[in-house]
Amino acid sequence: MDASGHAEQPGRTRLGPDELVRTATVARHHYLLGRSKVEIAEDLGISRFKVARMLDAAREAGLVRISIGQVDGLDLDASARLTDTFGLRHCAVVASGAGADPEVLAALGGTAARLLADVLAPGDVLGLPWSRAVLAMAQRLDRLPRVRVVQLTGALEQPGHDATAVDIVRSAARASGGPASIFHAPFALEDAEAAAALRADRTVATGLEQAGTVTHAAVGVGAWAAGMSTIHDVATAEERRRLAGLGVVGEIAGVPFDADGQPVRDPMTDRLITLSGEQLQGIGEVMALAYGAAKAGAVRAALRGGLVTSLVVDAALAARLEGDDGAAVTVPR
Amino acid sequence: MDASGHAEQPGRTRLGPDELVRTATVARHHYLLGRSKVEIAEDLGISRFKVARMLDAAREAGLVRISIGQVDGLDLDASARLTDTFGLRHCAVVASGAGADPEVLAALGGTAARLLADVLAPGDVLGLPWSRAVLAMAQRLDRLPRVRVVQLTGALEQPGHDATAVDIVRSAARASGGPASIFHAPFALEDAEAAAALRADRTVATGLEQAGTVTHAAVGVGAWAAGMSTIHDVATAEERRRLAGLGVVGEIAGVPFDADGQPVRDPMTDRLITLSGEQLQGIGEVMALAYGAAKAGAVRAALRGGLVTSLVVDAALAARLEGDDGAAVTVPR
DNA sequence: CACTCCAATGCTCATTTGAGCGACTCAACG
DNA sequence: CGTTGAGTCGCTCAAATGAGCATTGGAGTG
Repeated sequence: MDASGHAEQPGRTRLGPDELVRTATVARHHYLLGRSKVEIAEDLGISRFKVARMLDAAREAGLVRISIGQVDGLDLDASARLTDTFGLRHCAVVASGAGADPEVLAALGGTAARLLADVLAPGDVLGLPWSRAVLAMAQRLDRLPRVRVVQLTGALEQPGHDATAVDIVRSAARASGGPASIFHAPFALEDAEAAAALRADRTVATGLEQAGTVTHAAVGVGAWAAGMSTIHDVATAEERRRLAGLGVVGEIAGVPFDADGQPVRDPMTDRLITLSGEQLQGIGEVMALAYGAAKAGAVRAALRGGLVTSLVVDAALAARLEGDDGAAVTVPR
Repeated sequence: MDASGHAEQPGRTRLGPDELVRTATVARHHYLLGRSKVEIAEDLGISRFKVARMLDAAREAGLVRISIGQVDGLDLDASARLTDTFGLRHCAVVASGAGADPEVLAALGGTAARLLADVLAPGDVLGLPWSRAVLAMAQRLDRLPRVRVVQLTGALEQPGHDATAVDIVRSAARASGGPASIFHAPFALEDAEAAAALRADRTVATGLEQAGTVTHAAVGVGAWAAGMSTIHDVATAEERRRLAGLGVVGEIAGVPFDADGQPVRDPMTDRLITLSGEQLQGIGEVMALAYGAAKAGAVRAALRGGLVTSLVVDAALAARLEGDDGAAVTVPR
């Protein structure tokens, strides 16, 4: 079309100031004062068709600007666009202004907490893994419908975090008033044998089985890069390379997946205590929490594979998700 | 009620993030993508009534923001509001950003020139007095419909201005291609006798008579204060006081008027060579050019008395005109 | 348990609006 | 002088929309 700015439309005369103001007056009456076109037409002694055409012209000329605003730190326009683009069930984009990481994380957590409260209904089963973002959410959970809360992963000892998956599940259960399914085990063990032995423990085994009953989960998304994933960071150099070689771009609750969002099988996962890829895929509603443009690739892959159905992201990540080839990707319902 | 930030409506539940985003999605589809409510309803599997109610809620919650923008340095929204408030025939508000006086004057002149070109039709008779703002306009007149141009006032010797009413009329006539009615005489004389003698001169007399045939005029508006009016500044201290005492708040083309916009008769006007108050009132379409909030009083008075029918003002003056008791004032058609 | 209240939902009917079409104006051109 | 073509205007008819009303579904209450 036209490169905006000054280029004129072919066959369209540039409006003089008077016509411009008349058009603006009509636009004002219609859009701002909510009067009907018929009414305006009678006022001005012109036909309603003329009014309609003036309004069309006003919109074409960019004279009327309509925008979807921000409320409660949510960028609703971006949320709506992401919802459409990726066919999401729920979505919230937090308006990460000039905030530093911890602030963004806090805002993300708060928003996710409110969204979760909206989305859950009594009787649902909520699954929660260890994840920094999920922890941030759990800390801000206020009241939740009565649901059973299921621990999806083992506990990870992390410098700077004294909370574990168990604490996350407990806060959620407290907010909900429902029962909690909890087990005590580390997220990652030294080798597959130790992990297998632990999985054989009845508490752990029944705890992990519960993952199959989960209807809703809130999870973090890790990108397969240093500092972008708890799991990547506990992997050995060898494992990092090997998984990357298998096409792994990210992980959710310790389940690594490739660019198509398909879970990737690798011996490394054998030494993790967490739900299986199949179990993850079986959860009806998975709400992914993530922030930072760098995670766009991992998030998009997870969306493509249908691993996640809803998003809570910051504005930077949202922009990157929309920016690249987003439009081409749509997840099946 | 609740005291948190934005008061809630009684009986209206605060929306959670999910509902907020759903609403935003609907708003986006309707307002930004222009889809019909029926269409959206079918998409989402809800009734069209639900969609309509969501859209209402979105607007009430301030989630959808509609604004009338700026184009070509015109504040169209303000122009439209002034048009409504004062029942103007034409109006343009120039968006005086952070500009200094000369820049505002230049922008005002340019806008007035374009507006005049819009408003005039072949066969009209255009009257122009001396005025700084009218000069600024005349200098920017490009092409005008073919009209006769009539000089309304004598010429004023002013420091810093080598152009006079004659020059103004000549530029306009050149832009129009029409004939010019010109006479050579000073705007102000020492005393009434000298002025009377001059008015007796046939050239001057016939020149002034032409004012009666004028259909359209562009004029400046002076406020009755130091530096706010060419005429005030050539008045003697005695005259200034006396006219102020008579209630004069401003002048147009040397015709002083009171707060009701009624021309005020005073011996001072006898020593001016300009059109009469009756002649001014007889002009069908008078476009007033003015800028600066300080002139609001004079402009409003002129509007109230029907001395002017159209405005070209800067944003500051527009805001002041709207701000005060503007809403109460409406000029008869 | 019956009852009321309240909000949410979907319906009907009248009005408003959009799409497309023919009539008109004006100006360039054969 | 008629023709042609572009642009504008107002009309018709069908679709979209708004206002008001009845129904539904709970939550709270006696």
